[in-house]
Amino acid sequence: MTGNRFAGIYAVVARIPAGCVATYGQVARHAGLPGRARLVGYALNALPHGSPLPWHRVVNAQGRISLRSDCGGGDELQRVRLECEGIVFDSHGRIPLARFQWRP
DNA sequence: CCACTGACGAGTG
DNA sequence: GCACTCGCCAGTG
Repeated sequence: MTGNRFAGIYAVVARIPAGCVATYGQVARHAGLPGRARLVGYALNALPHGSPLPWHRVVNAQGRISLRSDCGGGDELQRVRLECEGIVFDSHGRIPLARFQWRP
């Protein structure tokens, strides 16, 4: 299945447990796409609103929420959803990956 | 077909 | 910690 690259990405994202976060590179690696972190971002960006995937659990390697091209306040929504699952942000607005990063 | 852009990562200074 | 560069792939004009 060379054409369906996003399927692996979606599968991994759906696999992230609540209360944990994963980085784009991490998701890409587990999806069989090492180094293709951009593809993960693109795949999530292509997700429709109301998708069953916990896209809010995916953050960048710095533990920060990446802004999307489309929604203003989209980062706020992500932060609220994460805090709802028990994720906490530090004074710098970042997530302590050492504590909340998903480790399979 | 070519150029630019985009939810990124890692390395360098 | 910040700014810049390169690599990587897909979508759009």
